[in-house]
Amino acid sequence: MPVAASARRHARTLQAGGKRDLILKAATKLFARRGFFNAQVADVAREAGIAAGTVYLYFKSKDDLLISIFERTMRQGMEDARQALEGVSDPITRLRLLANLHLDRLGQDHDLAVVFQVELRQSIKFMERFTSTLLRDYLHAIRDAIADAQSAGYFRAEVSPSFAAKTLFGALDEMATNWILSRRHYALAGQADEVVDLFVRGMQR
Amino acid sequence: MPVAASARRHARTLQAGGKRDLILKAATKLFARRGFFNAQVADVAREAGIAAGTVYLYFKSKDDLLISIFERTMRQGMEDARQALEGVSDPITRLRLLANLHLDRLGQDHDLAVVFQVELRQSIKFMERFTSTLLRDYLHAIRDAIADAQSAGYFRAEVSPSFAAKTLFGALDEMATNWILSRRHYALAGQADEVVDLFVRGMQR
Amino acid sequence: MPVAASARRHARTLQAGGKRDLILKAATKLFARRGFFNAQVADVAREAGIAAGTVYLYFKSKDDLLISIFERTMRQGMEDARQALEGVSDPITRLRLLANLHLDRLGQDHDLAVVFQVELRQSIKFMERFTSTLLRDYLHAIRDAIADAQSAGYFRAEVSPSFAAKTLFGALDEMATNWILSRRHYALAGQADEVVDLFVRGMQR
Amino acid sequence: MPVAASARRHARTLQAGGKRDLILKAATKLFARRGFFNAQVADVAREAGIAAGTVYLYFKSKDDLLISIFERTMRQGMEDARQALEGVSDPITRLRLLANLHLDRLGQDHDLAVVFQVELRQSIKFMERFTSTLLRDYLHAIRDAIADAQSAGYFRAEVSPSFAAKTLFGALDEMATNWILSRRHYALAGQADEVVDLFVRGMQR
DNA sequence: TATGAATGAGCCTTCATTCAT
DNA sequence: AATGAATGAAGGCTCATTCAT
Repeated sequence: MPVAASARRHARTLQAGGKRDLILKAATKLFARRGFFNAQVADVAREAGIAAGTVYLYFKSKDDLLISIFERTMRQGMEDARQALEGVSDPITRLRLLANLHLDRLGQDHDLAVVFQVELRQSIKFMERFTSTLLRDYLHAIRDAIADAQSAGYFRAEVSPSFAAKTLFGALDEMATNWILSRRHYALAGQADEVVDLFVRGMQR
Repeated sequence: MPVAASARRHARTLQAGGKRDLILKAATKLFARRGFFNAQVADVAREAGIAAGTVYLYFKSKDDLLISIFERTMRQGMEDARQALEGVSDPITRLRLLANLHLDRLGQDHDLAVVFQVELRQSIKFMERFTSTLLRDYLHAIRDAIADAQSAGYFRAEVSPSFAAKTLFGALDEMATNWILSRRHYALAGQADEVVDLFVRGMQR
Repeated sequence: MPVAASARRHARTLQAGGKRDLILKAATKLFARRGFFNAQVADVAREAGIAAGTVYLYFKSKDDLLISIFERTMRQGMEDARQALEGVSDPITRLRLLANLHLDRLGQDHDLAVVFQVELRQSIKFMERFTSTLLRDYLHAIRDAIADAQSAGYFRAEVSPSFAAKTLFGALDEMATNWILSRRHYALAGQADEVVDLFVRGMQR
Repeated sequence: MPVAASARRHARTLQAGGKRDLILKAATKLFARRGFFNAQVADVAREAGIAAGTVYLYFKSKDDLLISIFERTMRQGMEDARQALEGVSDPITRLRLLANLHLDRLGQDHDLAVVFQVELRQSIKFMERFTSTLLRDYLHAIRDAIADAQSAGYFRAEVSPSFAAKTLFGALDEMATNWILSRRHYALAGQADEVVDLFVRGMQR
């Protein structure tokens, strides 16, 4: 019954999109605070104020919850990025924007940050999914900006743009991980420019 | 089962008191290939050629296996680093050595690298342990070299050494993670110098 | 497995919310016949016609099963006693009623008797729970009747009522234990009056 | 090799009887304090100051430890009783002596009392062994004294001696159980006469 | 859609016992 | 006789998922 199923899913998306989000928010909170393996589906349901079985009306499995958190955030993040970058042609400004958006998003939701920096890296299985999507879209955006900066003569051309992109991403990622593990309270987003500055200097001719 | 028995005796004879190491090696392999949660203690025992219960003569729990892999590697790594850095006074050379040792160690044992880059980051619980030791010792070594380079006038003084250290570590860490997730075969250690080069350029006056 | 399914539904329909009781009955049977330590939770579940996990929806642990058998029986026994004694003022008649109810209850359910006379006395832990409830309520009832009989001049006053109560309880308890260990078939309750007779004679002035 | 085995056992009994007792004493202590099922053979060995495997040179199994505690105590108890009763012809004095010896023995060794009153009653299996020996020898001694008292015209003849014996034993047994569960410190043996007094009064013509 | 009681496979850990030394 | 490291069977409990209502 693909037709019925598709119709159902459509209706669900429209009408009950709110409940899907509700569950995802609850899952984010619990995965962050207890860890993916220790958080039980029943807990997520309770946190969302629904019955355990209801989770399975919206998600295929517990894994699907984690994947959905990731995908929703990524989709939204890429959308934001596309908008923010629209009309910005200077490659270094683009890098700066990307870095700021990245840390800003995580810095605004601690639970989400924990899920991204810790829980999603549970297993090679998730890691690979994580990597093949995050890096394919987000890293490509960074890489392209770097390549542009090289073409424009701002950056040294002898460094591989893809290698450089990983370097930048790694530094930003480390900032995020440090932030969630730190007991001090500071704005994560504030470090985006610092990291980019250091990176740009390293890349300049 | 004379074969198993003979194998067992052989292992025993060779490894002497090294049954702990034998188990740890088996655990590293299985945790890397199946994931910590999916690898069963019984599998680890089988891989090590011993009975399941024997694991518990050497380790308190399954968690303890993971923690022990981490601690043994860290202890050894720090020792190696101390030796390698002995008598090396140039701070940039020190950075280069640290980065090379780091990627070299992981690049030589794929299973170990997977455990370090993926499995150990399962949960905040392990992450914190990981961080409070790895970063306290290893990052401090990086930070000190950076501070020395600043004092010596090689590096700009306005960048916080601790921030810069995180940047460098993040970039190296990302290289390691990319390496284990990559299907291509290349020498991880080969990237250490590239990363350091980029970093040094970024830090120079 | 339509048969199992149908049986399950049947049990459910009949017992209504009485699944707890169903499990308790199964546990009583198995604990009695195999002993608490040798009876497995899975066996209890199978006997009750439910899945192993279901037991844990109703009871915290295997220990909790044993404790619950005890508590349910005690609660019911005390209730029965209260009703039976209502309006009975003669202290010796009260003693006779208590003794008869005690042995009658056990004599009617061999499995329950085994659990009470044998399995519940497994360990100091259970014994203390057993004692602090059984003796505090049941023994007190006996003691009070004895004290009344002393006040009324039926019984010698120089014997401590609490000591006398233990004596009587001990004799009844021994009858119960002998009964469950005996291979002969006889009515346990029939010994209540004999024991009380002997006791009353011993206490009379 | 029954001959060799027998020779070995003989030597063992003579020379190493001390070690057997040592183990039995350790077992009594641990069974009493932790319960038979929670006490581990390794603990018993440690308490006795020997290696775990050594226990099995003296006892067939863990069960055998418990049974041996029982049998050693019973054998000794019956021997003591035989000596004490030698030349005592008055049946009521005999009862008094038996009761005193019984409570005295338990009252002198709290751990032993716990094993007898609690641990030995773990399961029907032990209970039956317990009963078929303790009751066959000890209860018979009581029963015979009672029958003598009846023949001599001290006791009413219409009460079955065997029933009466159980009554007396039950009362004494309850005193012992109460004593081990009590937090107060009092001499258990002191209650023997009180119990016998009450019993004798109940039996008198 | 929603419920939540029920399922049952799965796994860590314990510990009595053995046996090479 | 003694050791104690090794064994491996066994079982309590959890929890993702299903399904009758």
